This record gives sequence, C-alpha cells and structure tokens, in this order.
Amino acid sequence: MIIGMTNGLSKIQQGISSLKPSEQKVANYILKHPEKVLNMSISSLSEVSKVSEATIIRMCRALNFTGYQSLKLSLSASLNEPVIRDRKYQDISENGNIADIMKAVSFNNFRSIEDTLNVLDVKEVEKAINAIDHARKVDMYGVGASAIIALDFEQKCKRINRWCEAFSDNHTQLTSAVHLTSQDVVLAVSYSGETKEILESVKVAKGNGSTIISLTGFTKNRLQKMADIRLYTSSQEKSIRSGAMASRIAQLNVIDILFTGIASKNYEEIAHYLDRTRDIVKNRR
Amino acid sequence: MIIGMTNGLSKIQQGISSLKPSEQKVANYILKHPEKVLNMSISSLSEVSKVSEATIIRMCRALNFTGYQSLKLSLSASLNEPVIRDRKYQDISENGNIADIMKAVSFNNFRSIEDTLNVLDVKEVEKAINAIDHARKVDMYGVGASAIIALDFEQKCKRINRWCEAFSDNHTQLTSAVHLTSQDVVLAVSYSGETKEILESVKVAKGNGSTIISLTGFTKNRLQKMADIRLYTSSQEKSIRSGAMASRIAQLNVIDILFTGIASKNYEEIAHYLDRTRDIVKNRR
DNA sequence: AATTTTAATGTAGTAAAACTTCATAACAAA
DNA sequence: TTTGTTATGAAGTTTTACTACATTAAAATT
Repeated sequence: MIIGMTNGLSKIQQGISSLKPSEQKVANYILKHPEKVLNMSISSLSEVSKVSEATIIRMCRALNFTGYQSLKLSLSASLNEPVIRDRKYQDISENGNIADIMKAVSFNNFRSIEDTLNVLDVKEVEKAINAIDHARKVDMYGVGASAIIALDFEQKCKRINRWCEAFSDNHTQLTSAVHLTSQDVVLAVSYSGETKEILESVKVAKGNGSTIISLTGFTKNRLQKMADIRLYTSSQEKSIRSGAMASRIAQLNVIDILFTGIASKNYEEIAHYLDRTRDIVKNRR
Repeated sequence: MIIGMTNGLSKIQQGISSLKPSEQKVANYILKHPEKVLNMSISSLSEVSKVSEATIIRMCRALNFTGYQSLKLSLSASLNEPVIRDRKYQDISENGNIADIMKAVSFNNFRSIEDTLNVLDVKEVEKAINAIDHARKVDMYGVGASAIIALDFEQKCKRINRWCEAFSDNHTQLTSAVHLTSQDVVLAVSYSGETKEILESVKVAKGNGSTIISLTGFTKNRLQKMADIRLYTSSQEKSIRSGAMASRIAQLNVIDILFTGIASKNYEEIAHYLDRTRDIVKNRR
C-alpha cells in the first residue's frame, strides 16, 4: 500500500468547497488541467481562469499553501503519484450486494485515512503533540459523533497517566472551561467546525489563555479560526446520508497520530505505563 | 519501488559526471539536501553551494531542465515517489520523526481495515445484518475501548430510529440482559473475546433466547464460541503497547458495514430518517 | 428604504526571483 | 608570449510572486 503525504491535487479537491467563488474558478481550472498549470506563471493562470493574480494567491493561502510556488511543487508531487486518483468515494446504494457493501465501506474508510494525510500539516501536528505533551490538563469537547472521538482519546490518555477529560454536553464543557488556565489545552472536535456548543466552550477556554487545538473538516470554519493549532481531516465524504462514517475514522486516525507522537516522545515512561495497564486489565478476565 | 516518470533526482545523479566542476558543487548539494532545496531560491542555493546564480542556471540547462523552477518541480515529483511498504505493521519507535509517525499510524490503520476484510465472512455479515434488521431491540455490550464502538453503533441506530442501547458496565449490561427476549439481538464487542463482564451478560441474554452476535479478534475465544453469528476483526496488531489502536478502527469498519447493510436494505425509509436527522442537527448551529 | 458594515475581488505597486549578458580569469595550445 | 578556448562570476534586465490599498457587491442594521 502506498501512502504519500504531499498530494496537492487532493488538497485542492478537498478544500475547494470552502473557497470563494472566484477562487473556485482557479481551483477548477487547476483540477482540470493540472499538468498545464505546472508550466504556467501566476499571470498566465490569472488570464486563463479570468481572475486577478491576487485572487490566486489568496486561493493558495486558503488551501494552506504558503504561495503559488508551493502549490505548484505540491501539485507536481501529486501528479507523479500512481495512486488511483479518480477512484471516488462510494455511496450507499439500494439493496446492495453484501460483498460489495463490505468493499465499498472499507474503501471509503481507507480513502479517508489517505486523504487526511494530505490535509494534515506536519508542523501543526508537531505543535499539537508538544502542546498536549506539556499540558497540565487536556479538555476535549465534542458532541454527537465527535463525542466518541473525545472519549477515545480520554481513554488513551488515562492509560498513560495523563490528565485528559472528555465532555460531550454544553453544561459540563462550560463548567470545565471556566476553570482552565494558560497551562491547559483544549482539543475541540467538530466535523463542521460550526457546532454552537463547542464554539461557546472554546471561547471561554480561550479567554482563560488555554491553547486551543481544533480538529475539523478541511474547510474554513469558525472553530478552526479560533484555534491556535489547526488539525484537519478529509472532507470528501460522498454522502451526508452515510452519516459521518468515514470522517470519524479519519478523526480517529488523527487521534492515533497524536497519541503515538506523545508516546514516541516519552517512550520509556509510556511503555512502562502501557505494560502495567495491560497486565492489570488482563488479570480482570 | 515504482518507476516514476519525471524523476529529477535520478536525472541529476545520472548527469552529474558530465557537469563542469562548479556545476557539480550545486548538483551535489541538491543530492544531499533535496527537500531543503525545494524551499530555496536560486540566490540562497548559490550562497550555500558557493557558486554564482548563473552557474546554477547553466547546470539546470545542462541537465535538460528549462530552468531552475522546472528542476524544482521535477525534484518535488521525485521526492514524493511513494514508498511501498512491506506488509508489516509498524511499531511505535522512540523519538520518531513526526512525518514518519503519521505515515506509520495511517498505514497500520489502513492495514487493519484491509486485513479485516479477509477474516470477515460474507455469509455471517449477511446474517448479522438480517438479525439486527429484524430485531425488536439491539443490546450492545463492550467495556473499555470496545465501549466506544458500542456507543458509535448506538448513535447510528438512533439516527435511523432503531432501538439500540450500548452498555459499558457490568451492572447495566446485566440489568438489560435480564429483560431480553428471543426477538432481541445482542452485539457483543471484545477484542480478546474473554472479557469477564461481557461473557457473563451474554450468557444471561442467551438464556433468554436472544440472538448473539460476537465481534472479536480472529482467534478462538469464549465469546465467539457462545455466539450465533461470529464477526471478526484482524488480530495482527503489531504491539500491544500501541494500545488497541488499529483494532478499534477495524471494529468501527465492521460497524460501518453493518450499518450500511441495514441502510441499503431499507433505503427509502432510512434516507428519509437520515435527511431529517441531518436537518435538525444543522439548525442547531 | 437608507445607512452602515462586512466581505469579495481587482488594481497598481514593490520586492524578489529567475534569467541574460558580458567581462574576466584560468588554462591549454601554438 | 600570444592566441584561443572554456569556466565562472558580477552586474544588469525581465519576469514573477506577492502586498497594500481601492473598489465594488452583498448583508446587516437602522
């Protein structure tokens, strides 16, 4: 299996929906003629896509590239990737054959992991790991499907003797946020990044000087705007009907990355904790 | 390793011998630090490699690139050359590089999905889907990490107006199991298949004639033995230290399959429910 | 409906990057 | 020593990417 990390094309595909209209024009042109764009200057691209150069730069930034050159480099990298570029996410179909469903669901989940790797910024991940590693306490906020992600991370942290708490309702979130300090970290999970409760709680925590880490879909959203450290998951999910399936796997994948990062940084200490936890649990059988 | 088409690195390697001395200086620097060069302007590269900018351009031309930009694009493409990993799960290493961790974790999660597809029996999956579909009520039992899987399924079922409840502790599990009937289904999740609490509750449910579905690792275990329908996840997890990471993704993948199967069988009805649920949730923002 | 605010996009200017031209240095051959 | 050839850099030109500000369009507020 193949895992690449700098797939500019997929980054554009994923981010395009949150771009402004004229920015989308450029993005669409790039998606249609990626090879051409590689030999185009910003001015000729502005000509063919009928927007100003400034808009192109803004689009690059909106997609988390540092500029036009950086987008082109990333694009070039992705064009060299032999991965089945156009295998689309599969939707649920009526009365589908079970074997097909098994394959389609697994494929979607796999894709969401791969795509997430393209929108996750290594630097931001590193910052997040450091922040959590040095935090006095980590608060996790998530409601609905995201609550489960929060619970998962809470459990993981408990195993390695870190103070982390997951809150899934507005009241307890706020109650906890009120007491946070600048030494604390909030990891807020929301696929849309617009969940009212989360935004409210994060605001309170931010007011207390806590470090905010957001984990959202790869769009411009209010949660991500408030955050100090921004983590993204793929947002290409085929059908909203499928009910946040793939996105949740992608989020868990990010959680795994964070946890593994922390574990790696504190290898000796954490191996010890994990071994102890495992032994105790084993004896409970 | 796959053969790329625009491998700038190898182009340099091959052409370097026919370059002029000062041009070779540049080429050598690029071969040593290719990633760095990607974010370097021609002037900074001229500085670090101690040759003039003109020499760099001449070198690019000598290697059949149209210029410095074109060399960089080609370099970027070749650096992304996907690594096809051996099929082993990767373990956490000490003080690992973050980018590597991201890749390794994602790879493991991907593998666990793929492997699970190999140990899941289509017939059993079909039976499970039918059982759940026709059940009056579904009880889910899971403790620890598996509790999260249960919660996830519970949420999904709520969205489509099915009666499903997740229990994560012995007492409530037993309390619920006592009242189950032959029209009910128990979906019991345990990676080891030996969790005492789960076994106990399942026994009670079985006594009431309920259909038992087990979701365990691919081993012979007591839970699987008691079950009417047996679902498995891959059990190849590399290190127990990594803390039930990949296995949990695999379990969720199975949950997704079950849910999708039910959705597919009741397409119209469920699409309706999902649309309604989504709208309501949206308005809460 | 009028006014203010905010967001989206383009214009024009700037700094820096890539590339060219030409001068010079180093060396070899006559 | 002179002449020709090759390798390299300095300085200049053009092009590119990017910035700051202005304008327009759309929302929100009065």
